[in-house]
Amino acid sequence: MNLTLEDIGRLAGVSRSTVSRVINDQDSVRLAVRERVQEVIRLTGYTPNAAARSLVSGRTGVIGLVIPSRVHSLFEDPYFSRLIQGISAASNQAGNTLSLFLFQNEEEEAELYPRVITSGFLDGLILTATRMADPLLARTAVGEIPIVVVGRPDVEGVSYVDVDNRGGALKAATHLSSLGYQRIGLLGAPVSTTAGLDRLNGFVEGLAACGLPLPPDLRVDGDFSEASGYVAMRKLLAHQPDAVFAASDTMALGALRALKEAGIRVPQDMALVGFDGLPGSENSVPSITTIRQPVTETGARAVHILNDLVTGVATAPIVEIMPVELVIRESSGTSRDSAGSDVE
Amino acid sequence: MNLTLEDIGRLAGVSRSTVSRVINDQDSVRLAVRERVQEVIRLTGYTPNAAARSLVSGRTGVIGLVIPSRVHSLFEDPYFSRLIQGISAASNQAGNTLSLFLFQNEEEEAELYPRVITSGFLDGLILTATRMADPLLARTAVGEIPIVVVGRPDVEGVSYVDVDNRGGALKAATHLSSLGYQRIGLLGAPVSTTAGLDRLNGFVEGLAACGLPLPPDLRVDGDFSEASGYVAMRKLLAHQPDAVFAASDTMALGALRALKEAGIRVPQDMALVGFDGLPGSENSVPSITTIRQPVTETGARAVHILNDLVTGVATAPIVEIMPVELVIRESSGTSRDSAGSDVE
DNA sequence: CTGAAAGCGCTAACAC
DNA sequence: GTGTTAGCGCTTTCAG
Repeated sequence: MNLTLEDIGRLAGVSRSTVSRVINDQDSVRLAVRERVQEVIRLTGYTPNAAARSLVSGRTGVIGLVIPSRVHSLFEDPYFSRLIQGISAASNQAGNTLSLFLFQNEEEEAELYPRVITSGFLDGLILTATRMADPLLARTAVGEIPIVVVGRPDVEGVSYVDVDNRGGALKAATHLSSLGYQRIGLLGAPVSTTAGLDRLNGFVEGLAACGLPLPPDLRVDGDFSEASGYVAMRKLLAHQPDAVFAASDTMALGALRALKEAGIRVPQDMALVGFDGLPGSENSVPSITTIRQPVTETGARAVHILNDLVTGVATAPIVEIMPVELVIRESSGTSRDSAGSDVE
Repeated sequence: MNLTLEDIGRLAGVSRSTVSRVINDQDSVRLAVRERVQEVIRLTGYTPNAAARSLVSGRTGVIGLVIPSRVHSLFEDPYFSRLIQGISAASNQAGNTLSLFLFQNEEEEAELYPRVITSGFLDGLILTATRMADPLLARTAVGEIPIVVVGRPDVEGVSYVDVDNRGGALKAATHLSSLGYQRIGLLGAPVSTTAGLDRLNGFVEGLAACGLPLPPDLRVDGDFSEASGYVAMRKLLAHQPDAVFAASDTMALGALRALKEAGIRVPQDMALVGFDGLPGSENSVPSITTIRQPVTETGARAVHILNDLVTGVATAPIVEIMPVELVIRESSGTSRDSAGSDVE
């Protein structure tokens, strides 16, 4: 339709201002007039021109979702999949349009990012999977448009939403300790990520609170992948832990595979706790105890915070830590003392 | 930056028209002037305002990617993951911005879609995973903006890019037949999808060309999922096929699991061919022979066709069928005659 | 080759 | 309550 406000106004016998008022839900329009205008709009299928609208309002209703180059392999990761869905759903509901920026490589990142951030095309930006010393975050300091990071960034003064990685890992440690396990190992996530770092620290803290150490040989780090969990678990086995906390469910799945191969029964011979609570961890045999994080809600919070920033309701930086939850399943379903007997 | 063309012009000592010409790469600007302007633009970091630009040009450079509600579970499907990456990469390269429309449910679809299509915010639309009698496609008939469908739609007059499902399934059939197999079963995809239908028809056609039938009891349909492949394979086993073509690699993986459980060796006791060629099929044990489809390229073609439609270079409907390729791996790595001996 | 001027469709004072 | 008017920042004739 190439209809304009003027056209609708003519059809309804009013001026374009009145039509504009009706469209923007302003109260100062007589009911009869309002209804007449709405009827014309309905009949014609008129939709306001987005460009003209944002030219004058300075807002587009579009928010950008940036996924940096290095995460492409992670794109089919259920975590990202759900995060994107959460962001998309919240964005739809808030009346925003979502633009996706999947940078293929650093050059593309460097070339596109500045334009994206200054063209006025976006009201704000959600940044995911930032790394330590992320160049995107650095460039952002210029402060063009509001930005919300998902996950804790390693710089100050940035709004972000994160899950309680520290608290979750702490829960995992005390849970295993409370079951009577003594040699509790860690299958860590990369400490080059803040999530990995926070989970490590929380875990150590939790152990310490129970009077337990984390000997260096009881910690092997992976990279979130199933394969890395498998490899790390095999290394860990040499040092005979009686329980293991894997910093992601995917790694826990890899660990489980290694344990099966080694003929070690879970949970009878070794307890296992993962992190994330994504689908998959509950369907394994045995099902895996995990720290469930609210991925979809995290995405939604990011959208809402961003909108608050955009509308000026809030002023940066805003930080929100989403709670996590210990979900006890078969892989730690029994206390150390009763280990050896089957789980019902 | 709140700089405008006027500002840049003043700084460079020219009018805003000249600056506009420089930005839009029009030749009619003296070299010296052009360079002076470019220098100012570089120094100030000026970026043209997208809204103003598209208000006058009628174009936004934004293309939409629509993924209907029912596919959410499929979002972490490697197929979609790669398709989106292909579309995103091509879109970045073509200077487009990609907007993602993930509809959560039919209502959202019905509410948002008309607005999306008429707000002038999008230059064009790529539609994925359309179903038979898709309401989106129906609404599209109004013909607001150019649309390209990925996958064969079930209506006429729509531009689309598809892979050669028919030809691929045909190759699978003749491949298995050439190896000497006689009772070749089908683990089909839903015939409520054009891909499932085309793969079925191609397969039957291929068998027929080799003088083989497809008895009804040698065909069980799944829904693309691993679990459905597992279930369907178990049903199929009762009728003792000596080879099976699964209409997707994921289903082939499920079938493989069922075969392992049943103690049936692949390829010694039964040959298996999948479809898609996505990562995962090559890492299974045994690795699975498959029909590889060029997912990334398919996405890229969709973007290019859409841009041709948008710029008027082409006029709808444009149809393009991407070639597929038989990739022979372990699961069919031997001829029927030598079956029973190990594959080297 | 370059500048002046006229809008693109909309919102938001400002009148009436 | 409603209409009039003046731009938002840009592209594009049209002059010169």
